[in-house]
Amino acid sequence: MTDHEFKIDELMDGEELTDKQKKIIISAIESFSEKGFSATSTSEIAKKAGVAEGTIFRHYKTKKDLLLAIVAPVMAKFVAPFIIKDLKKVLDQDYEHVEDFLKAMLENRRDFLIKNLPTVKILVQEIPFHPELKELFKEHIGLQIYERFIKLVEYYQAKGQIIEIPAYSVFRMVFSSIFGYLIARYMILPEAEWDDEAETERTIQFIMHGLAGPNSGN
Amino acid sequence: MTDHEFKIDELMDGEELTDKQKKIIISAIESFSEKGFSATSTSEIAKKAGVAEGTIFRHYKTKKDLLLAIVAPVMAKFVAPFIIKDLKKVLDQDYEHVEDFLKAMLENRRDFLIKNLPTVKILVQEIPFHPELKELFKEHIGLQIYERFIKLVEYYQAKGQIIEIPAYSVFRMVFSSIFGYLIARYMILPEAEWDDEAETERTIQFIMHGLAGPNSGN
Amino acid sequence: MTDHEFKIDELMDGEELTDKQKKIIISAIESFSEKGFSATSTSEIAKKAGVAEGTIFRHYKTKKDLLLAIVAPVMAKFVAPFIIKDLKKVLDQDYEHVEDFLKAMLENRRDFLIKNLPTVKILVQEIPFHPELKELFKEHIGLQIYERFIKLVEYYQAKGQIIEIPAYSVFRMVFSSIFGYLIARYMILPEAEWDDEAETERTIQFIMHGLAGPNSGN
Amino acid sequence: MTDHEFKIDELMDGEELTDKQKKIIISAIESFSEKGFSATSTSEIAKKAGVAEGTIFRHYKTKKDLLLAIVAPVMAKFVAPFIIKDLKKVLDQDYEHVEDFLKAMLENRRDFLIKNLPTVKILVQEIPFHPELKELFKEHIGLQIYERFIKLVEYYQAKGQIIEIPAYSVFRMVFSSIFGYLIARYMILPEAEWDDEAETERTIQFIMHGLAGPNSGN
DNA sequence: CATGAATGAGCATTCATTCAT
DNA sequence: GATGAATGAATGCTCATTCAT
Repeated sequence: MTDHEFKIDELMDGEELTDKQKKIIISAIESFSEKGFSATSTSEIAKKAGVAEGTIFRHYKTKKDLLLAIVAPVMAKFVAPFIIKDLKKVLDQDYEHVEDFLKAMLENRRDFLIKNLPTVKILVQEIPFHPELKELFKEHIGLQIYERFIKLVEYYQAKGQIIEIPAYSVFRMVFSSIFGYLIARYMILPEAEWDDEAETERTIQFIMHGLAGPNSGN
Repeated sequence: MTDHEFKIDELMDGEELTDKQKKIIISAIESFSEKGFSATSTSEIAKKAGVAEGTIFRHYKTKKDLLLAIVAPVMAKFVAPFIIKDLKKVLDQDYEHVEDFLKAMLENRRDFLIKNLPTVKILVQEIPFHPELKELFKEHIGLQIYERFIKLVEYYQAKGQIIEIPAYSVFRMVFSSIFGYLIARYMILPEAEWDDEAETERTIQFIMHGLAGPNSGN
Repeated sequence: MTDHEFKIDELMDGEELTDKQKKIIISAIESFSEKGFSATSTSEIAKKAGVAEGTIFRHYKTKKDLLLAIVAPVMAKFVAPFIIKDLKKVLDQDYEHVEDFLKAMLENRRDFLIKNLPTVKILVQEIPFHPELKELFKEHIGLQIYERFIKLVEYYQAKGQIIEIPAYSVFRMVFSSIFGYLIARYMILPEAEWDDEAETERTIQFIMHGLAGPNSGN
Repeated sequence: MTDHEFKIDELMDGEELTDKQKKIIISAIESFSEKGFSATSTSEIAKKAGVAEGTIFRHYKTKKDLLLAIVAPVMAKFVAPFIIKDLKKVLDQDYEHVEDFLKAMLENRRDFLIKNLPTVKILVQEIPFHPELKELFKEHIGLQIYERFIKLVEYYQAKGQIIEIPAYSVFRMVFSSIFGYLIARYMILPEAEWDDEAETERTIQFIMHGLAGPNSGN
């Protein structure tokens, strides 16, 4: 529990959260990710959080507001580093090879995902059913990340490191591979034994060769 | 609506379905895939299907039974071709190169997915919340497909067409790429303009080079 | 089951019962007596009887009709012997002492009760909730038995064997004692060990002395 | 209605009952005793009580819980006086003759029964169908009363006031007679004219002579 | 800020009954 | 005579939300 709390504060850095509010968020995350948003009742959350039912609605006007309060900051935090640090680093030649960039990105975002696994699970699950979420997602990932990523791809294509195919295809393939790994690793078979270092390396290599095209041997 | 009916019969070939039963299934698929299983009420399904609410429960003891009745056959049908046709073809040298096999697989299953998109969407959405579904999935995909696929990978590895990494990594990468494509294409951005032929080709090439390793140029 | 059937025929001697009808009656008696009339569903009876739900309603227009069809004949049969045989015997001096009459009555009706225990249980349970049943009961027991019994009491009072108190008080006491015994014996503690002969004798003696009044020692 | 409320508080002295809760209990008692537990719907109770249906379930998790909340305290209250007062009085020679004890007991408990008639009716009706009720009954009546009563019987047998038959037979006969009277008086024919004093006296005399045996004349 | 009683609409499910076959 | 699919009202119960305290 104490383990969670710091994450909460870290994530919701804007507002001041009362003790009860934190407990509500933690309980909601747990229940939403285990049973899904609409299969979770507010009374269940209240019970788990040890607060009265009314308390939830004092802080979040509706159940959906609670969902958004949980899921929105995770999106913001997820994209933040892309915007600020990484892109700059690439353009500053910090990552001469795609490979270095990919490795950095994968490792960086993996830590974030692991820390916020249940919340991300909720996000992924609920996006299809809530237009507001879709909108938020498009804003954050769609624009912030996609546009920047496209530029990077073109940058590396110019350097001859990436095959000449549409940048959006590259985007899709890279994300499929990375998220395919992370989903398999942390959502589908989290209980299996994984050699994370080797798998990460293989995934990067797969993407690298896949993107290098026929002349990847050189 | 008539458009749907043939699919229903095709999918549930075992049982005899009454007219009302078919309508129930069609309505349930529509609602489940649009709003999610637990956000869909049986009364809503009944209304959409034009039947009395009691009629649903005459045929499906519980709402969950209805879900299973929809989702189970789709899994069975999905794996069927892998088991019978494709594997045989490969071993009979019908597909000399991995590429041919991949292309065949992707095209073959894509048709199925397109036809059963809403049902597959339901399956994907609900699997995390229903142990019975997880079990079914493991049985069908986990065993039927995984085991066969692993053999194929080893076969092509022996022929030197695939890099020497664990077969399960290959499995993961191939499926990530393929499903990443299909999900992006049909679930995330179905309304965008897609050059399917080109995208398919690129995806295959991406996988091919990714798996061929550094010597893919030869 | 064959064990039941003869009882059924015996009880419903008026009508011809089809095979299915018998099964319905047997199943209904079982369920009604175990769970009560309104806690028993017609579908449950149908399932237990191995017939279709509709079949019940072909023979009995409503669920209540089924109840009456079960319970009415048991009342008729219960009072029958009083009317015909016993009263005559008493008046013909077959039972010189109240004691003999009581013993005969208790034994005679006990056999009937044991045979029809579940049905009697249903009757006792449901009487308070169904005016029709109350009416039937008044007709049969209230008139047929009560009136005859009163005459007997007066007869024995004239002979000095019974204390001079209102005959209806005698009626109540005798029936309380007898049914108190039968209810304790067969409904409240059927699984206890009972020395039936001794208990019957004690009950009779209790009634005898109770009714004889202070001069019972003579 | 105000007439009821004091009884409610008196009966459920343990808990604090909200106003609505009292109304629910009162309505439930009325309906349960009139139509039986399973023929009474919660919506009916709610309507009669003038509360929302949900309110019932806030206070009583299930309909059965409501039944138990009504019926359990009546059992506890019913046996209480036996345990504390009467037994002590008898052993303290307050009742030198069985007759005095019987009279005291009958009068004392009759008042209670009259006050709680509908609740007792519910108890009697529902006991056969609810194992939990049976258990409660055994605990309270079976142990608390039976054991104490047996001791009293043996005490009076030693004094020669009661015939030498098994104490449990005495128990059964006494209770049959008393409850036979009360049931006839208040449940079967409540609308008839009763000379309560005379009937009570006759019943006591009946029991007295019945238990005194052949030498009751002395 | 927090409570928890109260709500009434809505839920999945069951019900007795009907009727075409 | 028997079936069982179909019904729609009713059931016990849960829901998100409100509000007086």
